[in-house]
Parts: sequence; structure tokens; C-alpha cells
Amino acid sequence: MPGNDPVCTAPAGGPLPTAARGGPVSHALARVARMHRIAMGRRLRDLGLYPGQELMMMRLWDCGAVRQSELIQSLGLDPSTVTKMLQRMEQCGYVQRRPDPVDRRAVLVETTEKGQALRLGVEGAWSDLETATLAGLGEADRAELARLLGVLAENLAEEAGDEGACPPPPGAAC
Amino acid sequence: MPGNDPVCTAPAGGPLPTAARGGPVSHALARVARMHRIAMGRRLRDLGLYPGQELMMMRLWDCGAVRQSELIQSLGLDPSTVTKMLQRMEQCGYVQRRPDPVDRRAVLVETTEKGQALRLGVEGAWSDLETATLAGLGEADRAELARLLGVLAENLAEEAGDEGACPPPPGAAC
DNA sequence: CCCAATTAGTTGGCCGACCACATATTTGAT
DNA sequence: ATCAAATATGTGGTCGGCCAACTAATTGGG
Repeated sequence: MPGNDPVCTAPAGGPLPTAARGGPVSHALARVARMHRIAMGRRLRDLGLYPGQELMMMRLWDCGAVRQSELIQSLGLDPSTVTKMLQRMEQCGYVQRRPDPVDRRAVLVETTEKGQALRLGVEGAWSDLETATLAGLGEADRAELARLLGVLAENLAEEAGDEGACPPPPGAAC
Repeated sequence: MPGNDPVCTAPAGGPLPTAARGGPVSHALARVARMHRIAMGRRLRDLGLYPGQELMMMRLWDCGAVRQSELIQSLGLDPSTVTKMLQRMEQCGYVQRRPDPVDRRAVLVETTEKGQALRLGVEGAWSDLETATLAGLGEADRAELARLLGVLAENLAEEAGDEGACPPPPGAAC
């Protein structure tokens, strides 16, 4: 019966708990993603944003005034997450919300000037992190990595009710 | 005033906000990681765990009684995160905490029987998700992906105070 | 021997993110 | 026209995760 050797099963103090035996790639993926998020968080903090908010801003920069439901769908987030995030961002003066005149349920969201002012900083941070992340990889490796991540995304999308990307909505307002 | 083209700036309904132009790989990485975490979350919920707790349990399964500071370092988490997570897990009966007799500051943590009972389920979920994630990839592709993720991990590690993996502590209790 | 510096853990606060549930509005089928 | 279903949003609660500030115990000089 496997399970507990008195001598540690892991090779030698490596970062591989039992987990790694059943899913080394999953483990590495989670680790890398976490470090990536932290690194992005550092850059964003200097700009006055919290991780996650930069994606929201990018969507708003691209689309102008958008319905909240549009944001929910395009970011693939929970409605309540978006509501609360926007409430905070509004209080910080980055976005502005007003009722949609043609659908009294909906709320239209757009950036303020203060929000627009973040754009260069965020795009810089984003590409800066990309550079740092991919250091030492040639074009071929980068393309391969992108391809492989694409495969994982497809696999995981069909696994759980996806959203957040694939469906190119025909008459999208954006 | 820039910001709102009537025609969307993005190619064609694709999931690429402005972000993707400055960091396509970063974007894909974040997306994949998020879906992966959600997929893992689903599996864990059926077992009675929340995402993140499974890593804690794996460490405890591997190491027996451990100091809390050991967990903090090996998981690369904030001390307060670990404290609160362990408090909840203790209340759920998965782990047990007691003061370290040789260092009255420290706390020793170990799994309970109820915690041990989760092991098979967690390992199954973990490898099940690994399989689903890597569907359609051959051995070569998987190895390549692991290699590339390893490079990213190194890049991101030196970028921000790392922890969580690399240093093989000589006299590790584990 | 004693007091400063380090280390271990805790608490409170905040944010992203989820779920379950509640509310208003719009749409659709009868 | 009416009333049920679908849609759009908000509330409350819980968790993982971070930071900042705090307490308690151990270690190291002087």
C-alpha cells in the first residue's frame, strides 16, 4: 500500500509534494500563474489598481460605454464580482456608471478621464511583465508556448461551462 | 477624444482586449490558470475542500507533523493566510494543531483521520484534472510544456522574492 | 546577564472571486 | 392584455490571498 515512506518520497527537498506525482503540469501551471499574478499586482499597485481591475479597464478602453452584463460575459466573471469591483472603482474615480436609457434594468459603464490616464501605465506594465516572463525564450518557444496554452484553454473550456472568450457573439455592440 | 470607435478595435469578437497586444502569453496564462483553478474547485467542493486547501493537505500528508512556518515557506503563502486557513480546516476537523514543546512560539500541525481520508479523493481529482487538461497532447508536447513552464517559473521567481520551491533546504525535516 | 534584533504566529482590514438569494425590468407565449 | 420565464443587477456571506501592525518567545551581542 503506497502512501507513507519514512524517507520523504520527493526527490530531495524539491517543491514536489505528493501533488506533483499526480499532476506535475497542473502544479507548475498553478505555481507560475500565482507568481505571475503577484508580479502583475506589484506593478499595478504603483498605478493605483488591484489585480483584476486592469482587465476591466482594458475592456472599457476598448469599448467605450458598455453594459455591465457585457463586461460580465467578456471577462467571464460572476455578476456580483463585477458589481462590487465597479462600485469600488467608481468610488476611486476610475469609472462612471449611469442607467441605460433604453433598458432600465441595465447600467452603462465607461471610463473617466482619471481612468483614461491609467492606460499607458497599464499597457506598459503589461508588456513589461510579458518581457520579463518570457526572458530567455526564442520566437519558436514563445509560439509553442502560446499554442500549448491554447490547447489547455480548449480542454478546460469544454470541461467547465467556459465563457470569457470563445463565442464571437455576432452582433456584439463592441 | 479616443476611446470609442463605432467599429470594435479588436479583430473580430475575439477575446483579445487591448491587453493581448501587449502580452498575449500573459493573457493566455491567466485565462488558463483561472479555468484550471475553477475546474479544480469543482472537484474539491465534492470532497469538502476549498481551492488552495488541497496543497496544504498534500504538504501535511507528505511531512507528518510540521511547523506552521514550514508550511508558510513551502507553500509560499503569507503567514496570515496560513493561520486563517488552518483555523478553518481545524474547525472542519481536517487538521490538528498543538504547540511545539521545544519552541513555545511555534505551532505543530498534522492531519487528522478525517483529513487522511481525503487523500485518495484529492489525488484522484488532481490526476483526473491533469488528464483532462492535457487531453490531446502527446508525450513530447507535455514535456515541452513542462519545460517552458519551468522557464517561466524561474523568470518570475527572480523577478519577485520567489519562495515556494527552489531552495532545497539541507536539513528539511521532511 | 540583560536588552536589542530576529522569528513565529495572530488579528483586522481590504480585494478578487464564488454562491445563494432577492429585486426590478423586459420579453414571450397564451 | 396578462402573467410566467428570462435578463440585469444588487446583497450578504464565505474563502483564498495580501499588507500592516501587534504580541510572545528565542537568539545574540555587548
